[in-house]
Amino acid sequence: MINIYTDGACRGNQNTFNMGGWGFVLTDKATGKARHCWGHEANTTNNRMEMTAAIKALHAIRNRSRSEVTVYSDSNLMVKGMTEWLSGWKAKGWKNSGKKPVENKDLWVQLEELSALHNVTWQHVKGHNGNAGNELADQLANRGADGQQGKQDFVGGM
Amino acid sequence: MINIYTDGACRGNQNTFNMGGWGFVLTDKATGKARHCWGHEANTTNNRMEMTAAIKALHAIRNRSRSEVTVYSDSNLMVKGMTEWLSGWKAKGWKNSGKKPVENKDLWVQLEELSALHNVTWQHVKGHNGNAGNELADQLANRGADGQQGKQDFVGGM
RNA sequence: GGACACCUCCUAUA
DNA sequence: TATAGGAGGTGTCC
Repeated sequence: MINIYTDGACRGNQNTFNMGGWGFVLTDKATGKARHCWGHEANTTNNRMEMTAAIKALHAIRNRSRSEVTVYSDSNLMVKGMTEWLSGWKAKGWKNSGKKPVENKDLWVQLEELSALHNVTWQHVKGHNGNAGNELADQLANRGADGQQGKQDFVGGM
Repeated sequence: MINIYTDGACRGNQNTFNMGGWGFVLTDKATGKARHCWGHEANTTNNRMEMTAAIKALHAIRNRSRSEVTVYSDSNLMVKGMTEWLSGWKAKGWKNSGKKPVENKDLWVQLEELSALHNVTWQHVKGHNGNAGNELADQLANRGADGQQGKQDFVGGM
């Protein structure tokens, strides 16, 4: 049983330079160990940061044997995307309900590939609801958005 | 040289009560003056409001001597209608390509009559693309749709 | 099938 | 207030 809390943040807006941050908290019930990572990226969007957080977390366990994984995120977009919309997008050539191209296809594809390696449950949580894991992931993401040097290049297994 | 930006809005849908708004911005290069007007109408459609916005604007200059006028709209329907389809509709007894009656004939007729008084150029602009004139017309139309009292009864020349 | 609009709703971010 | 993203839908034309 692996629990992952993810969060993304993004400072600034539109055409002006902005800075995004992502963070995740990963706890392994079996080993009792936890680890947290964060990073940042320039000129991005809040939604890309939310997705990137999950990609980084899943990437961290890509070499593990197939496990029960639960990803908690306050991004309704990501949770609904992975659980309800993804199959439809692929069937319709990555077009959304308005017949326009789905945004951030590159990240959706990565999420699908990485989540296929385990039995992943996607769970939506309300942001800032006192949930300890979500609060910590939020802090990590903001640490990234603030430009603090994180473990962006984290690639190892646990 | 008169430039006109128009936009329409319509809140709600189908069988329930809805409220539409129209707005235009009219700038006269010669005098350097600008004016903006808006209004609202109940139980209408988005397309009727787009057309109404242009009708109100052209009506405002109906008594002016023949002028060069450019109407900017994000309604592909109205721009194509006035520049490409109108002559065909009249030749075919106001039937569209599907042999069904053209909708909103009353407004198309008004647009044709009013635009015949000047040398009107119809120009399509993408909505919400940072175009200042279009943005302002959008705000005026929404002001109308929100039910704010506008200059619905505007009839005067400039 | 294509195009341009117009909404209703949901979540996050600043 | 605004942007970034998604689901539904209608209004209209070709």
